[in-house]
Amino acid sequence: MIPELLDKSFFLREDVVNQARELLGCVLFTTVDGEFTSGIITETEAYAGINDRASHAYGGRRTARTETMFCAGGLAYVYLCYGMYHLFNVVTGPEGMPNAVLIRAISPLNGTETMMRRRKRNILKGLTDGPGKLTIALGISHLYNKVPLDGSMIGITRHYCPAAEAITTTPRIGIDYAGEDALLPYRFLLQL
DNA sequence: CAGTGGATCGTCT
DNA sequence: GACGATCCACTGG
Repeated sequence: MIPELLDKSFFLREDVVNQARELLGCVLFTTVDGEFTSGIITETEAYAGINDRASHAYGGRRTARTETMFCAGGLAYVYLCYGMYHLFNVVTGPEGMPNAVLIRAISPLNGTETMMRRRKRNILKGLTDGPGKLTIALGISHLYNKVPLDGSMIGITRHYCPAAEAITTTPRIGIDYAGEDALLPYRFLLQL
């Protein structure tokens, strides 16, 4: 059966934590300069809008950068982290509700040669197991910010539904500044 | 292995 | 002017 592209009905939902969990096992793909690359999503984090101290949109902060998060779900939110890495998020929720899911890791599927070239690595191990690594491998840059996840440049397809036992839940990474919200169980890992 | 520090720049104060 | 939703090389055990 042909993989089914996730559509508006998924992205517009308001339960971002469940959406983060459900993205595990889906396939994220890009086509850049005719080169198709993809991987199975194995790690995600939910960022829950204006009430989440870890979110860029905490307190309803609406700036040129966070504007993307306030858009209706179904597009990419890409921003520069630590001055050198582009991080990729899936915007979810209806317009005005700035929820997003950070994709933190994928397992290489298609276009591994291309991904290794972009990463300047010649082994699969460690190729896409970090939020900054996978964007390099998939060719995702700032140009992907606000781009629809409709499969033309970038898209997400259902691949398989993981067993509950294959999923681990933990607090999020690198958000110590978020106070009590740093303890929320909003990070999901999939054991393939 | 664990721990450490450098790279690097857009964004917001 | 300070600070990241990070990665990697390098150190020492």
